[in-house]
Amino acid sequence: MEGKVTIKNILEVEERPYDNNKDPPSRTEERSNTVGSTLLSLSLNNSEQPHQIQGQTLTQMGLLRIKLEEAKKENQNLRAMLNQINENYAALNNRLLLVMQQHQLSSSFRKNHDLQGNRHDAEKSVLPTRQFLKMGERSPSDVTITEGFASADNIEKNIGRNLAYAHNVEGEVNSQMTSEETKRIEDQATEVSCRKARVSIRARSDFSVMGDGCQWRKYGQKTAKGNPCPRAYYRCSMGTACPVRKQVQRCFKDETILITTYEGNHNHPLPPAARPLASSTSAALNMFLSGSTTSLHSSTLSNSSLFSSLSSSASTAMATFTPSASCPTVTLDLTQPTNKYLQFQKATLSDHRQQFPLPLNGYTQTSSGMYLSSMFPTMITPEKNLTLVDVVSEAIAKDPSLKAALFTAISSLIGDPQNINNNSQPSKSGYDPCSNMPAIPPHQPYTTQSI
DNA sequence: CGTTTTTGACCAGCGC
DNA sequence: GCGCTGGTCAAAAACG
Repeated sequence: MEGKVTIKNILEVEERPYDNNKDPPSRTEERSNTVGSTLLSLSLNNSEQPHQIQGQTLTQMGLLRIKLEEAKKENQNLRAMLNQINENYAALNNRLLLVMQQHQLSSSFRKNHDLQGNRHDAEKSVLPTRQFLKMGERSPSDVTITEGFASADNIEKNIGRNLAYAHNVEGEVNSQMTSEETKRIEDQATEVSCRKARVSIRARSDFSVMGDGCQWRKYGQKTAKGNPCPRAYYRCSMGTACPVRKQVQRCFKDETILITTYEGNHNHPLPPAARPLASSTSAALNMFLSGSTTSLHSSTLSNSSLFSSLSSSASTAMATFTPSASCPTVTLDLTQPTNKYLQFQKATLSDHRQQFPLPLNGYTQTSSGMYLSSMFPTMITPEKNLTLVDVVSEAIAKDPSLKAALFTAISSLIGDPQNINNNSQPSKSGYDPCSNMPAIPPHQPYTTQSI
């Protein structure tokens, strides 16, 4: 006879007043009531001493419950630590961006100052703050005062110049400007500068989009000249009137390469998974806008900390700066085969719901069960001997930013167990709730329907 | 029914 | 001024 003990049975046993024939429930066993009536069947082969075996099982179950409780407490502590680390990281990142921005604007001012000499000194000294209004808000008199103001470049120069002036270059806020005015100028400088420059990421992917933790709404699609693959236009839908936009397009020469171009800065809080990428794009934009843009022309950046948080491959990927009169672009190329470049996982996921299972936080579960931020695409490496663990370990060791991002990823996962469940469920309306992209099968050709 | 995608039309910038 | 191109808009369609 094969006896079966379930948790339900255990609870019934424990709830009964024990008699002399049975061992009294230990303290650990008394805790077992919290488990509930989940049916956890345990097969017992020994039927001769069911009570004794039942008692041993109860003890084991109690010990397991204690361990479970301890693990829960440890998880809570770790979660709190990770949240703290994440907050510190975000705060430091924001501060870095602010400092870089101020440095850029100061450089811009000095450059203008050197070039234009004292001619603008008098002008700068009397520039009204209304000059910093957006193009649509400015008055004809402003155009006269600022000698043109016809192009966005001029707007940027003027904003930069006046922001530097507001900070009096050395950082002292001009006493004649109120803090509100200064803040407004800074906001406008950020808006204008970040609206112009772009960060482009080239990565190999069989999928039509690169999950990045943000929510995107598609607002257009065009077939660009010279590339039969259509270009899709998305805008961030996480915040109201968020200026961030992105373009997604296949490379004409190699359709396995997905080119994602980001433009702008988010004006709303970002989910943890989106922060590293957003910070990196902002940093790239700020780097471009810094006074060193000339020296970056056609140069290659490697191991740049600015890009380190883009992905673990950033330490080896090529980041190039492509200046352009209308829209300078910083390109991060993750497709080069010369290093341990990380590529989007191919073929291993047959169900598209596994490819876009990221409803809230943008984390991807790899085939090995490991969760990674979707901005750290599931990795495969050209070197056969190099395992995923090796790559990740090396990347973590090299890159503190990646470390922080992984902390964020793990923190989010622990913090919201529902995410795990959500991963296995199809999203509403067949769209990827993380990226708001259609949840298409992995190998669907890149057509106008697929993006 | 609400949300998102699709897609043709429209607009602005640029080169000739 | 004209045409081309990239980017955006907005009404209709699709989706669950």
